[in-house]
Amino acid sequence: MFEPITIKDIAKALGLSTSTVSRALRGGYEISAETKKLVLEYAEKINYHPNPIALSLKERRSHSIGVVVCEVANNYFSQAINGIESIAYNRGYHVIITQTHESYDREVVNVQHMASRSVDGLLVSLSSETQDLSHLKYLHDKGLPIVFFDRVAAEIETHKVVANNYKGAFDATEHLIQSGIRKIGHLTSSWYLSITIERLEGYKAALAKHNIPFNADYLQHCDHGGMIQDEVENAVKHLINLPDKPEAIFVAGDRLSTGCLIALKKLGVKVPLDIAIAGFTNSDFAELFSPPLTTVRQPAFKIGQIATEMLIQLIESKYPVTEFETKMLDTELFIRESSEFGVPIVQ
Amino acid sequence: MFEPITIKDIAKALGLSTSTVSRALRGGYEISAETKKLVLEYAEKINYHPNPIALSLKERRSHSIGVVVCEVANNYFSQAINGIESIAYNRGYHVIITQTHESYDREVVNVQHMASRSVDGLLVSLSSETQDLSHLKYLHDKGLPIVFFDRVAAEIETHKVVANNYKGAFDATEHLIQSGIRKIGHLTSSWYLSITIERLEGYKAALAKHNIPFNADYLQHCDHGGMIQDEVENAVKHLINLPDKPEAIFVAGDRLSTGCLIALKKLGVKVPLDIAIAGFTNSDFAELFSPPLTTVRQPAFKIGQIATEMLIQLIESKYPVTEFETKMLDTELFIRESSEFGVPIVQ
DNA sequence: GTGAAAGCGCTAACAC
DNA sequence: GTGTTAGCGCTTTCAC
Repeated sequence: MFEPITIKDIAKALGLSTSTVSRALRGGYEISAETKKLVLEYAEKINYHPNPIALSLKERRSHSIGVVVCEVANNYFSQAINGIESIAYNRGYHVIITQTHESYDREVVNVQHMASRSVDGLLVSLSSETQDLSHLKYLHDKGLPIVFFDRVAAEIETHKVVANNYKGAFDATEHLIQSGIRKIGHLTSSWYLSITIERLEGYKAALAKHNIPFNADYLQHCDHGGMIQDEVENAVKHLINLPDKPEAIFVAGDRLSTGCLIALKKLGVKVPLDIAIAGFTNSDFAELFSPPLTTVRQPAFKIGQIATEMLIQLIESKYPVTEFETKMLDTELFIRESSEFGVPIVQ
Repeated sequence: MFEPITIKDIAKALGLSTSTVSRALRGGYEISAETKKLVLEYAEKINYHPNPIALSLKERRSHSIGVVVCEVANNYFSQAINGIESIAYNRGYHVIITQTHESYDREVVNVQHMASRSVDGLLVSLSSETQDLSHLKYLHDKGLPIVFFDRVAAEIETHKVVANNYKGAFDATEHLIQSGIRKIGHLTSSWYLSITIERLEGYKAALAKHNIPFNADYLQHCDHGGMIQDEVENAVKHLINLPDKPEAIFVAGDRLSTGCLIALKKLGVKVPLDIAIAGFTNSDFAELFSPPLTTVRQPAFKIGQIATEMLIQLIESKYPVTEFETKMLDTELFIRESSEFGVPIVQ
């Protein structure tokens, strides 16, 4: 279909060999200034661009980095992706985004496809289904640079970038407690995800600090991280139908928070009159909600940036890196009306 | 870094030539059933996967399709992308997503990069800055299959998939009129985008039908399609500060709609008490807003699916396609409280 | 039915 | 300073 210009065309036109042209183009010091100029000008004139596929085949690298997230239709991840691109773009890397839709199988396929396409490194946030890490471990052991962000893998030793989930959850829960609420439900994702564990601990710690016993009935897991609205709705129903029903729910995920509000609205439960809500979300619209939603917001853009910087550093390191680091960034608590239990909303 | 298994390894291990192995793997009919079985089983056993880069270099195609959108952090586009992936994945294509952030330069870079990476085709929604189409025209003339969706290019003849923007805008505007409002502002994107033009025409047609003269003061363009909140805020300010200020605003874009609500909230203007709002958006949260937002919703997922089917059909067509089609899908109007001018909101 | 060899676009070791 | 050649992994003539 295309007849792109190759180094051969230049060589032929200028009566040179392909290697001379190649060297001239990449500024090899052995080439005379004259020839160099000739080649460069001609290449410019006919708008020559090297074929990156040929380069990848030769160099076994592609100047691109692969990203694995569950969904781009998620405020946290779309913001993180923007952070990733802002760095990658300036450093000459292209970004390939793939979605797992919270499916382990999809994650494996995506990771393998990107590896076989010679991505230079991977930025990974695990799917909510992922427990077996061998697909990543294998590549990592072979030397493929991987940086985890958000949902990280404990058993793979590499750089990781996360929000301070423990503190974010602690702050939100304590805020609810300080508003006079003692019965606080917790709606969260699959039990084995790093973020789930950390946020649960923060929640428990806040309860403990204020001498509130942890009530296992108040803990609800949605294994699909809010992707399946029915799952969320059932979890919410369970909570509000408890004999000793909670006065607030602390929600531990972006999709879960919005899903929870939609479920409550559908069930006719008024927020925060009947139940108060505070949740993790990076939605820009939390303040537009009815009622405006109390949120824990993560520095998603920054997390994306830092993870990308770390990855590029790994990629470009001349020596195998053995010292790894886990960067933790603070979340921010935005207190809005949704957490004021018992108060009706009037605009 | 990697030492992936190649066809050579199999050949060596089995005492065959690489060409025999290659033929056996792709089921060449000249190969004896015996050899074929031998090769296939061994390949399976050592987990052989052909190197897609080598294939791309040879075949000049990559089994991947490139997507150009302004932003993934946009409900419409993230849903469209899910539609795209749902088809591409099943047909054996991988999807490469790029964002323009509404920048023409970024669009050119992204398109060229994907072309040089031998994407088999392109799914394009133009950036709000794009007026010059030569970067796409060039590739299209060379035979690269391109399908436009959402923001389409009039001057490039190919398949296109769009929502019925005219009717969507007409319906929303007429709904406002039928609610008793005659002074309706219109907040929209750059004047040259296809969606802007179509939605403006729908808006004007509804006014005309009800004998309301078009007032140029009521028309506000945000050239960055809602990406820059200040731009939105200024446009909103302009409208509410008019001596004969509108009683409603019909907003013609996803980011614009939410941006407009945020601006009004910041300016202390109550919706719909002081001003009614109806807008294009694919947000799943429109019903959670305060007040719940009257929206025109596009079948984004379906649009993504159809565009992808059309593109794959172009890619796989044996003969050059000369008959092109523009598919138009209906929007849906969701009437909620935000369009009830003069009514205060009580939850 | 199978193997040898060329070639996709490029780079680099090795001539001269 | 420049040309020749081999090779990245694969497919595909062309021989036999």
